[in-house]
Amino acid sequence: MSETTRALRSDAERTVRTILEAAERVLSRNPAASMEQIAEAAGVARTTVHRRFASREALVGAMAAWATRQFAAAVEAAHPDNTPPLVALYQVTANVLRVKLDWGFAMSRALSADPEVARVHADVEERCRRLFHRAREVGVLRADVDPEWARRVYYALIHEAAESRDGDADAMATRLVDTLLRGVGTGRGLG
Amino acid sequence: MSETTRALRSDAERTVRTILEAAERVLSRNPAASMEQIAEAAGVARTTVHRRFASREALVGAMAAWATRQFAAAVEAAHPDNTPPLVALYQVTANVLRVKLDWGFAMSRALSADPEVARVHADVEERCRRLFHRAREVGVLRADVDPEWARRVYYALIHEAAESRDGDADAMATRLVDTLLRGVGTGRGLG
DNA sequence: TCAATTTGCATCATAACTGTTGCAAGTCTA
DNA sequence: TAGACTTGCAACAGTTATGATGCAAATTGA
Repeated sequence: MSETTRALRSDAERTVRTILEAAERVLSRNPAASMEQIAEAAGVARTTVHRRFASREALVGAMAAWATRQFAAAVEAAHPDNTPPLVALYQVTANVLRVKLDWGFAMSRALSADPEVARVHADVEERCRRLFHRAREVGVLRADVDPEWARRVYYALIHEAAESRDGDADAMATRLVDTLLRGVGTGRGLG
Repeated sequence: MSETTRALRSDAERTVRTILEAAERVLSRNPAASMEQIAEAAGVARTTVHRRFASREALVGAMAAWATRQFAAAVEAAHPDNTPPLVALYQVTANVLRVKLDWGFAMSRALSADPEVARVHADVEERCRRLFHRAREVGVLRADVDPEWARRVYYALIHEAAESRDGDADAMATRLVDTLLRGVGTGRGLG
């Protein structure tokens, strides 16, 4: 590839990124927003968006693919298979929250569409299951709680924390893991 | 009102209910479904839907209003202000889950739109806050947990439980409250 | 059976969004 | 400066959803 082509492709890729980020901003507030609104938020003409993404579906797909790559990288960076479960839980949580704060809409759309995206998500989910299994084996997680329910609760808490945007990712992760493991009760029954 | 009118109005109201229930079924699966799809699911012509509801917005508004009434009644039935906090928590949870299982979409759209609906939701939220406050005072809830975060977690768990549809409302409520109060951890640290 | 009402059907108008194309103007590199 | 490429603008076609209306048929109670 010539230097010229590379430079020009850089420009194009910058535009693509700008559009993806604008789309995330707009669609996270209103999932039914039009291409026009997305283009306006990106500071480009609607035709430019259509030149870069053949259809609305392709745009959302690209958003999902991009967010999914970040997501997988965030989980990977925490080495969830090679650190003590509790440590991994904190690291994964904080890393994922950082991504989810910026790509909430894209991540919510990541389940359908592209098979490659679905595969990565299934991979991460499986990793999560393994992590929870290890946590249970070392006694961090209760044995009398359905692992699937525990995972669902974990996902729900991550979603809720990202929505609340209360504090930075580390503070949120700390509170989230605390709540996940200890709950919000004292254990004193009726008090 | 004449007997005739009453009988005829009864018919009309039956149709309205049929449409509302069909709309819930259809829109909970696909929020972007068309009026045509809703009409088909209700077994009526699209024009009939338009005759009963001036616009799509009016239909969704009616769904929200209907679900909100059920929601408020579900909370009310548990007498959350006059029973021990832990008991009220169980009762409210089970009752709300029953409504949410049937009117998930309508309840998710209850926040915007109609001011009356918004008021009822604000009322219920305030009731929830009072309940949590009492629970904290009698030592059921930890004093070191932000009450607002606790409430958010509670809402998130209700949402997740309703999504999972794992078991009946009572079983779900039992598990939900257990998770809310004790979490899924053993409290044994790194194990 | 009569009268009121509701429904289905066909049809129409309108609006909005999507996606495409041609062309002039701009940018960046060689 | 020349060339390759990208962008904005304007205009267009096609599709789809929305909402309204007139009329015949069906229902229901009196």
